[in-house]
Amino acid sequence: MEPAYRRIAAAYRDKISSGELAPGERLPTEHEIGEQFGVVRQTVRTGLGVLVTEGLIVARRPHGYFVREWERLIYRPQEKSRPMPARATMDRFSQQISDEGRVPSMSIDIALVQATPDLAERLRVEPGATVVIRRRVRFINGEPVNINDSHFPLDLVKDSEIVSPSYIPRGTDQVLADLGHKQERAVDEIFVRMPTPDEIRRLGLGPGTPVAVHYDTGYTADDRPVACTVNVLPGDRHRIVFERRWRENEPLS
Amino acid sequence: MEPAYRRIAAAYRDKISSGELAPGERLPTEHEIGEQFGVVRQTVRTGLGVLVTEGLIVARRPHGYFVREWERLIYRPQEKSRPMPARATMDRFSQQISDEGRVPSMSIDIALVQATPDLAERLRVEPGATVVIRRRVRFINGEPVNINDSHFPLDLVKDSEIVSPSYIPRGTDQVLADLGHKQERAVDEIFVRMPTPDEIRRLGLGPGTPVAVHYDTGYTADDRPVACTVNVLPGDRHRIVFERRWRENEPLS
DNA sequence: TCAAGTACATTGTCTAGACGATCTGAAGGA
DNA sequence: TCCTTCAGATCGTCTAGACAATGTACTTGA
Repeated sequence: MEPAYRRIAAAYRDKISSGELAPGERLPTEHEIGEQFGVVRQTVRTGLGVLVTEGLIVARRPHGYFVREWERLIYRPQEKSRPMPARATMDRFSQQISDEGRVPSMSIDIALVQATPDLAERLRVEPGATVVIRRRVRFINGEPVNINDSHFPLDLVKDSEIVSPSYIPRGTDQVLADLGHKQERAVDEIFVRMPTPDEIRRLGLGPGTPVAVHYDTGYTADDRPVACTVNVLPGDRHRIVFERRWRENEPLS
Repeated sequence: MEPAYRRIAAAYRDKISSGELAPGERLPTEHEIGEQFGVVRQTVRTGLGVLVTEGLIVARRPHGYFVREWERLIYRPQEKSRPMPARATMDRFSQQISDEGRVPSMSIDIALVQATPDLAERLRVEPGATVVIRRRVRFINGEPVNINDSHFPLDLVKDSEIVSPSYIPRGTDQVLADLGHKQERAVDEIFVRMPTPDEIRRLGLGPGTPVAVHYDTGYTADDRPVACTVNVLPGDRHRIVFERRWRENEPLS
């Protein structure tokens, strides 16, 4: 026989997936569920805890448990490799959001840090070498939606406006291009994992919310990596989209 | 003061991220940790439970808790839009795996199902319309690594080999092309979420493992969707990679 | 020697109950 | 009327202990 806590989890998972419990709707209290299934409160908690870590429900003390709602922003990595409009006053993300009638905002801070192994490999610097990190958190209507940490080798950007913690309307790619490091090619890598406590704090994530981590490494024409941006996208707030066309004539690698 | 269970979680999270506890290494028993922190076993369990749902450790009864190891396969959606080699005897995935000296295998089953709303929208059929689903689970060395469920509108493929539950070396894209539905363009969408119990079962997932869900919708030259493949990629086993080049002359949409 | 059985360590499930933390809404007072 | 206070509901944390389930390793018997 299946353990009681799993029967409870399965029962409410079904109610949610069948639509009997709609997003935003409230579940019975732990006490009530306990009576119904004939178990003590702790067992109910274990069962509902499963659904919390699955991201299906959230607990709001002292109101109860509620079915979670997911609203996703479209995220297009390919947009990054289009030229910016000449007279842009904000970046693509902010433009899109304000076109939708919502209020974009951003926090920026700059630091010099030692490259972690994953960054050192992508930027082709020594592990522990100093890199400039430009940390941004994007908000919509005051709610954090994603993290964008751009990393640059220190010697490339040390005298440019990239190291000043202010907004750069034309974008850091353009600044790099003006410095003679025009990007021609980029490699995108996407990892899926659970967030770190730091990411949970910065993004205000609830339990059961995985993240996609998008590494965007930009290369110049002579194949030198000049920037690596780490985007942390909460799973409940994003949908990553890109397009492909068939390439008939290309040789197989 | 922070609750005891979170102090325990933080302590072992630090030991793992600092490398003091290496992947595969064993943690002390619940009993030992309880003595060290001066709490009962249940509290230790709550703390270690946090790390389990974060995907950092796994419990193996009756051996104890172990630091989890992540080994990721490279997944390239863009490879899908390259022509297959003429004399291919296996698909791209199997070829790659066997080139690496590992043993690929696959289970296939075919069914007629009613389109769920998300599929109906992508294939532009009525919700509830019948579609052919070609369900595959891929294995490496006998371990499941991902799910690929390809969906086709029934009237397009009803007399073809797509509805037979056998291996098609040239690939279903080629079968569709031979039927006069050659794909020219595809839209990729990636979602991140926790797996369903069904996915956990089919993929043998441990707790704390999120999945990336990759929808690959293929369109013909006259912009009709003819296939939608849903790939479920466990986060601990994949790394999604694609490449971009800058497009100078394209108009902004 | 080899197979079957058994003791043991460890995690898994569950009970019963206590007190804390947080928000709502009602009662009471200015 | 409006603000303050406070009781109550609900989830959060923790204790103490019981028995089950599951591999491992040792013991026992043929």
